[in-house]
Amino acid sequence: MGHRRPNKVTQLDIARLAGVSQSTVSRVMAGDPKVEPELRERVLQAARLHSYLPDARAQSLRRRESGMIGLVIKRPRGGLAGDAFFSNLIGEIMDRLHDAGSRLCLELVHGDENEVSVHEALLRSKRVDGVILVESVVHDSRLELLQRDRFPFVLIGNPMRSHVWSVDNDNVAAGALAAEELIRSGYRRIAMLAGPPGITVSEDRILGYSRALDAAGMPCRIWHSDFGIEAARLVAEEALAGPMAPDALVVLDDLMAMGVVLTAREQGLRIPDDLGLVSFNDTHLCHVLERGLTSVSLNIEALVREAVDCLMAQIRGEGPSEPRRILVPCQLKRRGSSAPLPRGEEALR
Amino acid sequence: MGHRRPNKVTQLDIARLAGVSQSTVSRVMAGDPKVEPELRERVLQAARLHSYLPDARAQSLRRRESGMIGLVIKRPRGGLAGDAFFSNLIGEIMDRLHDAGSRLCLELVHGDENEVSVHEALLRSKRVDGVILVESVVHDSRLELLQRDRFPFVLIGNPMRSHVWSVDNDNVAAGALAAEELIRSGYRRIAMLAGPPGITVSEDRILGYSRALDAAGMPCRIWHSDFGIEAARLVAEEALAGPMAPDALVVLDDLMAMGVVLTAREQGLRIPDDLGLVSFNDTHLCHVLERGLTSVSLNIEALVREAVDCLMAQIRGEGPSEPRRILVPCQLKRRGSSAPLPRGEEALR
DNA sequence: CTGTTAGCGCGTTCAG
DNA sequence: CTGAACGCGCTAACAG
Repeated sequence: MGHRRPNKVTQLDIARLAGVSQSTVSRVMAGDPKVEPELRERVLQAARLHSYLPDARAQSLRRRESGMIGLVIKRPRGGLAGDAFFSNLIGEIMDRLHDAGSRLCLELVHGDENEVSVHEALLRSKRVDGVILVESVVHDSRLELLQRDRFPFVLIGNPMRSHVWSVDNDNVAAGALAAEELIRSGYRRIAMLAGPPGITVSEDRILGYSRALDAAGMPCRIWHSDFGIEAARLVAEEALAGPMAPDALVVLDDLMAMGVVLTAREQGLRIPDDLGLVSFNDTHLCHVLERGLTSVSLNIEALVREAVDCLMAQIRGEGPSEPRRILVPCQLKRRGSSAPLPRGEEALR
Repeated sequence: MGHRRPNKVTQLDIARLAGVSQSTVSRVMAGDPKVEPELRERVLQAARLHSYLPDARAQSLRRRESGMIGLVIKRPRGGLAGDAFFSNLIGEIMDRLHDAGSRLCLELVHGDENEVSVHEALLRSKRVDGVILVESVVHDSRLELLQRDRFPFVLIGNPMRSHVWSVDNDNVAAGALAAEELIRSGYRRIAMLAGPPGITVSEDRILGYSRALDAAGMPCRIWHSDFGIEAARLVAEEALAGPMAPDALVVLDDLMAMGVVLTAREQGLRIPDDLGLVSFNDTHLCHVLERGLTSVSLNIEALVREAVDCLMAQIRGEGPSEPRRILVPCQLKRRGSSAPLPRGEEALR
């Protein structure tokens, strides 16, 4: 046993074996209808016999498209870890892409360090035909680069001032939805546990939260935390201490909400009686809490469907040429963590 | 508006602009040290000016390696959804691969339907240099194909009778570890909630569980369930009904354990008093249960490190030529769900 | 040390 | 309808 590379069989080999020219093989493989049926059969048989398969690299070099699309997820190192939201997203994208006949090249970006180099490695080097970007900071330098180079891409997230194709939840509405649920349930000191400053999802939900509280004549109180269960737990420790601590929290995602749950437990706070909770993403985590965690469902399937369709249209050069921002509606899943308070004073309502 | 494809600038253009030959540009881009510094500078400048970047497809066609490795995950449709284990795995692989200078092509396989076609699309078409396979059924036809074609690959999972490179936890030991924890805690009717029949992780852990129970002179009882929280919940409903229901359960993974927790709640069973619980993967879910969920940690980082190193060695043609099975040790994370029973009879111990 | 030449495997004219 | 010839963009072998 020796040879490193297997199957060095090429189109030319098949051609010889079938007694035709290489271009005929090419035509047969491409399904060209104007090939004599007899020749076609000879070729197909030879191809099958030697289990020939076209070289994807040569193909994409020639026909100038790789049949791959890139997925770039921006998260701090280890930030993907354990977040079911991304499993969902990736799974959904894969299924959708499979139907479109493309494969996926996954890329993780941690900080600002390599965001540009990723853009280069993936796009300018023509490794992929287009890119889906997930999440963004408020001012994302990649967008300008991609735009300048006229590269097919779609952002899953809020493009802010950039005029690009994007698909997003209406996170302002979502933030308001979450806050209103708590207001309606009778909580009085409703704070928000947000993500790191500058993350658009976070900022948008903060905005929605703020508007809802303003409208109800209640004061806003906002804490920022890094992603992840542990970071949130620590910030919650601070937030939930003291006599003026909030009696309800809008939390940026389910994972962080679990951090809050841990702290609440430590401090002997019962949910929802001592602390109301609403979060986002509606992952499996929501079912795990004793009486369930109220969460805003993002409708990932629709999000992905829109994003992939939009990207594919760009790649094919179809569709309206003007970038558009597509909004996918959210939906509140009401569960026990935001149930109406059984306090005496609530009887007045 | 106008041109579809951006940046049609090639090595030849740069060569002309710098007044050198194309191969010199190639050398400079490759970092060849024996190029006159002055020329190098001219080339680099021209390249920067026109933001030139080598075409990855042409490169890999010529130097017969794509710089990409494939990750093929076999799970039923939607089975990736919400499983934090895979987020972890993927994240870890990406980081590791990044260090090795490769990118990742992700592929999901649902049933037997397309497992062969994936093999073709990825490997035979030379889209990737090698493949990491995750999970396998007891007799996996892909392994033979890959082996026959001498394709660089490593299996994360148990290869059973196949003689291939693989990295795996010692799931037999892990299963025993879990069962022994429950035995030690004083439970008497310890059953196992396993995955679908034929999945090697599941079978191995069943084996370990059985051995541990045999050794303790206790009878085995095994239920099979599909993956996911909901499927497990349903099976648990059946398993936990009746007077002879188990008082402790070894569950195949954290997500399924959560299904069990839901059922336990419905039926008014308290954990760990009425029902002991040990599962696998040690994801964030374990911290969410009131007193914590005891779980066997798989040491994903080590798993991935071994797998990637092994694959890279194969691709480079290095390393021992004989396939080896690498085992990564597991570790029990003891938490509240398997805490010793506070029953009267337990005082005897 | 540099330029010239020859392919990598395939798609696509362009004659016949 | 088919085959011969060319080139995608790049690397590698060989001269000079």
